[in-house]
Amino acid sequence: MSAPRRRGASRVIVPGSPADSRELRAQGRRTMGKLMDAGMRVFAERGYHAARVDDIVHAARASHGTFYLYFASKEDLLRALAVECAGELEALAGSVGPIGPDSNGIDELRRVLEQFTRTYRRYGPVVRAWLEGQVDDREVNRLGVRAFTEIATVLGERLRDSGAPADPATIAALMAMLERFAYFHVSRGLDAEESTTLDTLACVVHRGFFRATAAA
Amino acid sequence: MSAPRRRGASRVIVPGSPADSRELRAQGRRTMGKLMDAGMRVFAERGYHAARVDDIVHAARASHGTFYLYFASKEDLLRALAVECAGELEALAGSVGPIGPDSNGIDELRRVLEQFTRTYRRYGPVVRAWLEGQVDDREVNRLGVRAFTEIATVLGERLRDSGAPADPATIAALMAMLERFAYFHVSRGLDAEESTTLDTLACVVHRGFFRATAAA
Amino acid sequence: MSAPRRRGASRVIVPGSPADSRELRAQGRRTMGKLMDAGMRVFAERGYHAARVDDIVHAARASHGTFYLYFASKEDLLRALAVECAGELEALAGSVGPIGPDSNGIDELRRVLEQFTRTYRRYGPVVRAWLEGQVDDREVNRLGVRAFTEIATVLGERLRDSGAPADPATIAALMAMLERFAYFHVSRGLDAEESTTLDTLACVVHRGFFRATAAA
Amino acid sequence: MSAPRRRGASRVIVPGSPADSRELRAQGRRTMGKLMDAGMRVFAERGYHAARVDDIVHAARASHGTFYLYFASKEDLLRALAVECAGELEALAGSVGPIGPDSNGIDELRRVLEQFTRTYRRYGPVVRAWLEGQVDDREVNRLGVRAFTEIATVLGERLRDSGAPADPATIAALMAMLERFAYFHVSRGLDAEESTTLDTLACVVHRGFFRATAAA
DNA sequence: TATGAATGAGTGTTCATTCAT
DNA sequence: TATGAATGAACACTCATTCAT
Repeated sequence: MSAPRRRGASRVIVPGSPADSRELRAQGRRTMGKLMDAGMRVFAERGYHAARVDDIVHAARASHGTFYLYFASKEDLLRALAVECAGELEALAGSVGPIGPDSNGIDELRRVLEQFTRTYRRYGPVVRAWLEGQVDDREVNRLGVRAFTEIATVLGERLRDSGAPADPATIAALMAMLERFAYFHVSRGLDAEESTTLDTLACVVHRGFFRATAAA
Repeated sequence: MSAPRRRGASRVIVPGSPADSRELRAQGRRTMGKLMDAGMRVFAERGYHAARVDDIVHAARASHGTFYLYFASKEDLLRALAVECAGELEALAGSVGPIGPDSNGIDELRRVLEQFTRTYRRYGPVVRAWLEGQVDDREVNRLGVRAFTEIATVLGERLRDSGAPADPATIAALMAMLERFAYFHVSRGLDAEESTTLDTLACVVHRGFFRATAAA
Repeated sequence: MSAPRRRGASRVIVPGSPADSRELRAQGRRTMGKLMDAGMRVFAERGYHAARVDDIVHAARASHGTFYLYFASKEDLLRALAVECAGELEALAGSVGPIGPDSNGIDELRRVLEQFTRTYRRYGPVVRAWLEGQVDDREVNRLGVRAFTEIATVLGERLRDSGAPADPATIAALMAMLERFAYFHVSRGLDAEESTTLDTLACVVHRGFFRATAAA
Repeated sequence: MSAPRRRGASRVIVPGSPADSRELRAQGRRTMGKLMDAGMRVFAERGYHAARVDDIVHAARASHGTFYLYFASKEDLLRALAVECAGELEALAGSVGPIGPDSNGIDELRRVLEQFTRTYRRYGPVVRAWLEGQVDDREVNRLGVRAFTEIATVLGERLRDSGAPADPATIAALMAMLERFAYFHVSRGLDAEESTTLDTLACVVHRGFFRATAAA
């Protein structure tokens, strides 16, 4: 009587649904938050596939049962995190300003890089799950594709607005670099040197698009 | 994951040793090749963690027993593949020629990108296992770090030889882009457009380092 | 890694399919038989729902893993047993001869009762699962409905052939009695007195339909 | 199934004692009634074993905590229902009048069948739990055996009083038919046709015992 | 009296690995 | 050299029961 799927249809309250179906009180919301934090941490440490629910509840100082009170499965937790992450990325996409050939353009590029890295610090595993395409859940993947497409599109527009030759393939390469840069920084814990590295990188990228002369 | 490695038993033939310790006859070599090919394919489809030995032996039209005749574990198969992959990458590192500010530099960059992508097409999952750092095996990781360091070092040298400002962080970003570019191309199956994309990318990168004007 | 549903479609051999998909050798068939026997025993003792897979493999002196090599789930084992049971019942239905108002009719009724009880001794839990309608599996239920309908139909025909007033409701009552009679006998282990009880019951039923005078 | 029954603690109010040990106010009685009704419904739908406390409290629009305020366990709820059911059945046993070979005998048989079916409509799952012997609780089982024995005994007496050959085995078969008849009717929702079916059945049974000719 | 949150033992299922043939 | 069968530790998920409010 354990793992079988839910049977009849007479059930109305389905435990384990974060975004919908249940009003949570203050305590409930707090617990759910604890679990999401812990999930993020464990996914980051072990990777999504290798992470065990047991690790997560242990990190959250909660019990197995509690986990399933808020999430239907490990995948469902990933989905909840993906929703949050997509939200942040779309906010970032919406905030991208003009990227011109002058030093203001470098600054804006740097700001985007920095903000992306910040999001990555928290949601890295979600982003990687998206890019590696190794999670089954349809909705998770759809969220990722949309968020990434949005940022890529807006960056391309801003660059082309300023006359840079930003065809799709180049933009894809830019996005790739963005992600891997963030990944390395976060995973190696290079927070201290982040600032100068961001400077350099923004500069190189800017030069790649605008062939301008800039200080290294 | 459970039973202890049977090493150094009194039998003469120790099963599960890929590259070393056993002379294989023609048939044996063929079977081992089948398994490695199948492993690569399954790792690519499912990812290393999600891949089951059963999937691999099925893809290779072999049996469970046979698998363990050639590899001590799933990890051992990864190790064998990592050895091959590291070999190719080090060969690539050894072959990198001068990368100057002129169009010859672009060509050489393009050649490296192309060759890296070719290797990635076969060994992608190995490379990702390295970069994600989610495999426990020490030797596997050491191989990866060495291969990548070697390429990064040589690229840095060639660029600096030509006066480009190639500090470590920038080179890391370049490597990152290299890997993600290859990943996207291989995973999306964009082989048709690969050629022009390589042109563009080589060009942008070159410009990033040399601020030169170049044809798209 | 553990309970998740099968993912990709690249899998061909699905372990755990009794009736189809795999050729079993002698040893495999023996093991599968052991598991089905044990399943039957445990279902009988504990009831289908309360029966744990662990009980079954323990009774069969097999391991957990072995069970899932032959059956996809506990429900799948029930399905396999249901197929066997339906086969026996349909054979019984096919063998029902004329049931006339004379003592030959009593004999034939008695034979049917006896044979049904014999089948019930082995497959009781399956039959009860059918009648209680508390198993989800569609196919299991379909098999049961068909087998029961067949016997009921043929009994009704034979009785009406001899002029007995066998309307559907009465036949349903007869089937009900048949099942419960078998259930009590088997569950109470009243094998010793079975013979005389069968005599009496066949007699009473016969009289119910033919109002004939018969010895008690 | 896990935590020990908290009995005889120093508190005055011992939660989880249905029929005894606590005076309930109007509201309390109402809540307890809601839970018993809901329990009956859910047991009927899913069967005792598959029924979850969660289903019951949801059907009763109450909370988990409330349930355990009135019942010590799921089994305790079944016990409470069994007490009610046994009461009704014993009342039925007490009301059985003479069953003679004439049409009055048929009428009385019909009345018993009808009343039994009525009780079954509400308490079916309890009755089945008794007959299947798959509930551990001693008291529950004792109640069932007593109620059934009582009815069987009184029916046997009434029949023998009128000269019918009602030996124990035949009476057992009669009881079996009684139960299954009620089960089918209730579970298939055949309320509309119940009346005529009762007529027919009473008639056939009567004939089985008295070999008389009667109108259908 | 009532509630929703928390708990954790129990159970089904998977899959890397070993073994007998 | 190859195979299919067997194993069991590991893990996801459930649900009766308790607790704090």
